[in-house]
Amino acid sequence: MTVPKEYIPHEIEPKWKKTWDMSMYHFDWNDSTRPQYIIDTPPPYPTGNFHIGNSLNWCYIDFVARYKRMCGYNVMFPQGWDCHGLPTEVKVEEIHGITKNAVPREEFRRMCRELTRGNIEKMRETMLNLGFSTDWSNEFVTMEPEYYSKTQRSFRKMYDMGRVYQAEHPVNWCPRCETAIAFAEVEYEARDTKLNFLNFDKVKIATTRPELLAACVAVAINPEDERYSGHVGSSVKVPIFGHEVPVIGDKEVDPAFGTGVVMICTFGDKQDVRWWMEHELPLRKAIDKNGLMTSIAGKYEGMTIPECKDAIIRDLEAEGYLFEQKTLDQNVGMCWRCDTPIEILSERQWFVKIDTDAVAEVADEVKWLPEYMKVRLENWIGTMEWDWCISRQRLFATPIPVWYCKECGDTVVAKEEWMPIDPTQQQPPVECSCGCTDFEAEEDVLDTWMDSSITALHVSGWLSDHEMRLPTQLRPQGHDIIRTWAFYSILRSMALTGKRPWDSILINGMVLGEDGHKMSKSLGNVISPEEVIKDYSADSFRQWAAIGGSPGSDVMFRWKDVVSASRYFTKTWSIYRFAMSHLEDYEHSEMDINELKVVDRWLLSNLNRLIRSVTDSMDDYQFDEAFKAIRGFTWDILADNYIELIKARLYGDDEEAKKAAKYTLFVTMDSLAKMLAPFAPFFSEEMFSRLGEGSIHLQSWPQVREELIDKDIELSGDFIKDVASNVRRYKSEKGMALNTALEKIEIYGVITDTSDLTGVTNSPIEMIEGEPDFEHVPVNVKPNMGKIGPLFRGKAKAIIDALADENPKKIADEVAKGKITVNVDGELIELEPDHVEIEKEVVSAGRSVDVLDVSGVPVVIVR
RNA sequence: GGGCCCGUGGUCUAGCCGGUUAUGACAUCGCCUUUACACGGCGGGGGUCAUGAGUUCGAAUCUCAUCGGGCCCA
Repeated sequence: MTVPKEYIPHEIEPKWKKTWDMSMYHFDWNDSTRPQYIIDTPPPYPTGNFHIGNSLNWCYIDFVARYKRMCGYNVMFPQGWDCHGLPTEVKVEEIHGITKNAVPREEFRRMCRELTRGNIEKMRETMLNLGFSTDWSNEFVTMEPEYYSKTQRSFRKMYDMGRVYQAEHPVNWCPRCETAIAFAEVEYEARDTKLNFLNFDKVKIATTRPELLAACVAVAINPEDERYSGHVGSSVKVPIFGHEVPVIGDKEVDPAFGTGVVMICTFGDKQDVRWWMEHELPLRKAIDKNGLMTSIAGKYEGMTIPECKDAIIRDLEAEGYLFEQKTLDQNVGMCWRCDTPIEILSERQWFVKIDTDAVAEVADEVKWLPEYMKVRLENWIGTMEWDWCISRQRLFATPIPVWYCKECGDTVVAKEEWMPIDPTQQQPPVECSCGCTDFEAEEDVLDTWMDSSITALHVSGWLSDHEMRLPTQLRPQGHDIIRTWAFYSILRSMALTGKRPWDSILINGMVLGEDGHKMSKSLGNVISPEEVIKDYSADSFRQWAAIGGSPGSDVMFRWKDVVSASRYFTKTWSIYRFAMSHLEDYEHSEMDINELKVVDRWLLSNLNRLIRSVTDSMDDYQFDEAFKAIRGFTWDILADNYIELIKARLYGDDEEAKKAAKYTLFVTMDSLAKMLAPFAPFFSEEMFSRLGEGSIHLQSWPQVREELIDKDIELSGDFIKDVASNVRRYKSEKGMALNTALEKIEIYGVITDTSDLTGVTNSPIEMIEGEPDFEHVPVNVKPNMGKIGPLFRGKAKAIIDALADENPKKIADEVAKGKITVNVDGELIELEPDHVEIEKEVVSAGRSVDVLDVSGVPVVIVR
């Protein structure tokens, strides 16, 4: 049971990682006695690199999972992988030096799966190194048939409800990725652009998109704009292309912008779409799926958008149509993956119907942490205009289980029992209603959010042999994906099960680099969790995650936080080593409170107060508060005071007194280890290995023993501690060694147990009743504003001033008599004794002693 | 242009349903090998709580405005 002098995390952490039986973290599907606590863990994208942002989020989840387990919950902390997506396709092309169309579709998808499996393996390793209590028996991988068949079944179910449909509709289109994307995938960036002023025979218009002239279908003015009264209903000729378009009136047109006349194209922006639908305008497609100009663009056909823009501007200028250009700040919508400006194209796509009211209602039922994050979802809901476009023109994703009859054109949606299915690889097992058996497969695939928006359903047993456990208890996620993952999850859970996906949603912030900016490769401020583990330890990293900030706020990564975390473990290890050296032959059994010394009861009172506050903080997910409280207790109360106070007892001969200290030390170490367990799984396990049986991670969370929380004991203990530290400071100031024996220490007016004080000061202590025979001078009168303020209101200030002018001695005498009278501008005002606090100073009247003031009590030091 | 969050010693931060001396960490300066720990102990310096106005006896705390930063969106 010898405890090594040093705590070496690089030996201890791998040791426990290897020893632990991870099945202790498994959720028990058959247990209905314990309350369930299912976590809807975010499935990370398998890039192969489990980064610091993931790690922060996972630390929060692990703190909760471990804490809830210790509190008796049947916890599921599953791990998923959100595999589908463009980055993997791009990476595969890069690795194999191919383009996705160079190999058969299935072959390409196989390469993607292979790369993803390897990446998942790497990320699992980091997660194990960080000590997460993941339930690997409930792992899910969205690209595997077991999972994506559920995605496909959800598609079918929602199709049957009429909530999934196919239609031609304007969609956001990324010309580079050659795919439709949802609004949630559009990011906006401020850019400078030119506002071009053009002559449109009768009117002058201003546009930022001259390349869309060919797609111009109308010109709009504000009907109240007097400059153009009479124009509505007429038509104008589009420059260069020469087609006639109507002039329409719409109050949405801002007369102050440009010339007050705008051209409506199909489609320049979202507003064009609104006008197009409202005024039932025709459709002119000038841009194709590849971002090239179509045949209606005439001589510009085949040009890219920027090429066409340049060419048209040159031509407009040459022909005298362009008469002015102005620089304009504009926010351009861009593809969040590749930063290419998006276009709005009208395409036949699959959509999910959005029911914003239902989502808003459920968002209200869910507990948001922090609360204000809900507003972000509400704001997003308020701006939804189009349904969710779920088809994507990619390869590595869940196939849309649909065929089209080559004969009659009918759409055949796969039945649930056929799934999983890839329509490009298999034909439907039935013939079309027209009798034809020749089908064309839908080649589009599903938006990845269609996979990940059913994680809550998946982990709670939906479409499995297990009992359905929805709602889950917690969704932890970043605030960057509230509009996507949170929104879609609620939408889908309600549509598919009628139940909310989770009881609570815990939002974590982003991790900022040491320069205060969001960590990104381009800024070069990226730190990997593996680096931190290598240089310090997983537990230190986890401690940074706990105290770096409160959930919801962005957290800066700072090495010095990790350093101070590792110092905390060194310090705690040293305390532990000291404690264990005195507990070698200790057999734990409960002790009667009355057998304990004041100092022991003082520590236990503080310990139980700590347990209470840490428990409250954990229940509120305030990990920073929880850990700071533990840290403060360990360092200030336990190490700097309690241990110093009991040393003499531990090294002395009084066996009863020694036993009380050992009992207290044991209980404290045991509780401390358990409270550290959610945060520092390795360190706490090492501590517990010499304190109890089995893994600490199977122990119960410490219970508050209310009967041990005692205000009076705390005051007595604080006093003893204060005397000790005052004497320590006194010796330090006098240049004495700390173990110098003083002739005597006299304490006046307080009766307490002084045995530990004698030990810690190495001096005899004498308790003397009553006042010392020194001058005990009131030096200051401190008004109690909490009482005086509300009572005297407007006069309060004058009273304070009057008190300050009075002789403190006079006020003190009056306090002793029970009534204070002050003269405030000629008016005599009476105050109660509790309206003031008298600060006294003890002066050693001629005796060759020093007098310390310990919270009002005179302590006399005789050298 | 709208919404949300935030400006507290050099740095990061607690306090923020009002009460007079503003918390802690890191950094900094001075002292100290005392049988757990020098990755330690003891002590010190350093803040007009972004700015301005208001409410109040009293504002870091409440209200409004301004400036600055971040995020989400149009």
